Amino acid sequence: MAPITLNDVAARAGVSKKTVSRVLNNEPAVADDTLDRVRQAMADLNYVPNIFARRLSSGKAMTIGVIVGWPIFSHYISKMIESAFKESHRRGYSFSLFSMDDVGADHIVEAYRGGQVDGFILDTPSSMDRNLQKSLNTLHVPYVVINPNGRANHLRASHVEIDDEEATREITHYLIELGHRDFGYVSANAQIIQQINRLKGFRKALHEAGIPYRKDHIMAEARITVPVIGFDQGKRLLEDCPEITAIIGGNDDIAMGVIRAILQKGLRVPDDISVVGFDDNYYSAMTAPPLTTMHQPIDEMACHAVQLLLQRINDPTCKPERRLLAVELVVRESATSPRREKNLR
Amino acid sequence: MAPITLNDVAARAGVSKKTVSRVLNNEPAVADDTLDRVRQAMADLNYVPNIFARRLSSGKAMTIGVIVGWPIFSHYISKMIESAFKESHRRGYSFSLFSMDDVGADHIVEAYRGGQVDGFILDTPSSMDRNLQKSLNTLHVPYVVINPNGRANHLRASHVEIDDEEATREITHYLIELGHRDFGYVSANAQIIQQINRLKGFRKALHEAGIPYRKDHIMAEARITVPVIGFDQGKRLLEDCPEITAIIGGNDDIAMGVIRAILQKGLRVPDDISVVGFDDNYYSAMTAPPLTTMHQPIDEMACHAVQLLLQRINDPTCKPERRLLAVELVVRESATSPRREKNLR
DNA sequence: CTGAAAGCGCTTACAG
DNA sequence: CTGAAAGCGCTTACAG
Repeated sequence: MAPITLNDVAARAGVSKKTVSRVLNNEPAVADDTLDRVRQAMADLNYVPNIFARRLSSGKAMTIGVIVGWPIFSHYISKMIESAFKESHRRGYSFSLFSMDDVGADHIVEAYRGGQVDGFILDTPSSMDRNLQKSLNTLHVPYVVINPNGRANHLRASHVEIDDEEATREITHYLIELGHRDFGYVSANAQIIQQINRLKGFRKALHEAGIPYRKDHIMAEARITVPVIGFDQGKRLLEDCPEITAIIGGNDDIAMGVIRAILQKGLRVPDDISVVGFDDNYYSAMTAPPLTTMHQPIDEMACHAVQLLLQRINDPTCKPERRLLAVELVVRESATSPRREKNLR
Repeated sequence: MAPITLNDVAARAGVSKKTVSRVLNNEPAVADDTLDRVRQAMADLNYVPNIFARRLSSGKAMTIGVIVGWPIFSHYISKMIESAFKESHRRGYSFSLFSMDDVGADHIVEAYRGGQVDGFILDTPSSMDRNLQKSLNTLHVPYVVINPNGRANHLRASHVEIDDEEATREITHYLIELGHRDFGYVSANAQIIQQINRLKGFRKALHEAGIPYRKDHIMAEARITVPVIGFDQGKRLLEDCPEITAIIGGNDDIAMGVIRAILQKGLRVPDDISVVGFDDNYYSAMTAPPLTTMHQPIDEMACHAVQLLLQRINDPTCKPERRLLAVELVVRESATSPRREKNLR
């Protein structure tokens, strides 16, 4: 069954290929009755244009690449994917996934040079890759960065971000207001820029309140983020630092593991120890107890990223833009005031 | 900067286009020194083949389509995506995501007819769509089904599945052995075939143990699955049926919500009420308490699906195959024996 | 408002 | 082992 081509449509409608192409692309200069005839022919023949032919001849991939870290099934990443996927489709673009764990900077740049994609959206950790950064800039590849690691590295790119430092300063401040003075902190992957900035915000809040920063209360390793890291590090914190009344997790997954560690030790959350997270993910309202956390609008961020990228693809001269989105403290049940008699436990 | 083409490589290596094409495609009949020269020329020029040109001229999309339900950030789906993504790349294929919520059966069939994909992997709910099913079969589109809703609907397709009914029979049996007699059941989306089969397995186990099936203890609505459904339905169950000592969730997300409902009512898990889930997801070891559940190997299932699909794409005459994968009961801490004095609570 | 020609960068089918 | 020709199904650039 040979596929129906634009030629077949042209023949049936009694017009040239170019005219069919015009109606396909919604170009204005077509007479109404011609338009009708072509549309009728398309419908009769059940015509579907060949996407590869279009892309080859037009030189446009009509595809954006999204470079993600693993595991994609972490809530943060899969939510970003969903949002970017939907937004790009809404705007007539396809969507292609890349993982630097799988393929490396070279392969990604090749995807662009081979015409597979028109541009990229980077998030950490890909935005931190020096090689990728360099190649992208050298080749003038359009791209936008979500949560950039230092604007200087991505001068030509647009940015979408939240203020991680300020956000964590705020949630720490919230705990301080509640009366906490002895904090533990469990970072997610400590190489990631967001995590570094969040830790900074924590220190800042401490500093502002005149509370000494204790390095031995900070757990910050460079490991892939999964809830069990929060569990392991939380356990260590509880053993090493019994005076702690509140623990801040670098994200919700970590916080969930920390809660597990506390509960397993026979202590209660928040009665004995308060815990807060960051992100406000799919499960955060359903943890036991429900998590007090900082909402990061990752879905909106991905939407903005797609829009900014398309802007740059369609007008390479347009100026890079920076969009800073607001976060929001979501108070649930995992944090409360510390008990008076700390040492009861 | 015009892209380097196969023509440029041929010119520099002093051979014909066809020969360059041969080395590109690893065809055997090339002399060693020719091979070297061509490779050298490719390297010198930093040549990247144009993927659309290849696909247009070869007539192969080298792409598989994966049709998923929303939300993709549910653990089950995002894990399937990750696994299918990796496996298809490993085999030299691209990977394209489709969502029937977004686009409908027509669009999906068009993607095939337009040459964008060589075949599809369906999971529920897409495998339940009659229109899609019919079109796929009429056009002889290669596809494979994960967890099919009745084999008869997909006679030409290969299948990858687990035995949901038997698995839930087993986990119910486990609870019965523990001493439970009064069960509650909260289904996830009750239209999904897996959920229907799980409920069947539950009834079967009850029947085998001579325990009456009580319809009023079953919560099974047709709604999208999110943890908060488990919470809402769990609450109703607790109010309406105080004699219940164990609740089975249609999946882990639901179970998580059920636990939340129990805890919020001031009861304990598992001391007052046992809860079990299904899937064994990313967070199940970190819930409070950690969830006893049935492990579904969705990552392996996706791998098998890719393999079976590629088999069919490359040899349309090959027979449909059925692969049944094993599940495994994962005993953690959310289920235990019921207390003697039920009404103490 | 419409069309004829050339071309996008590859592969196919055939020949030698 | 290698190549010349034709073609995949569109769009571009130009002309009228």
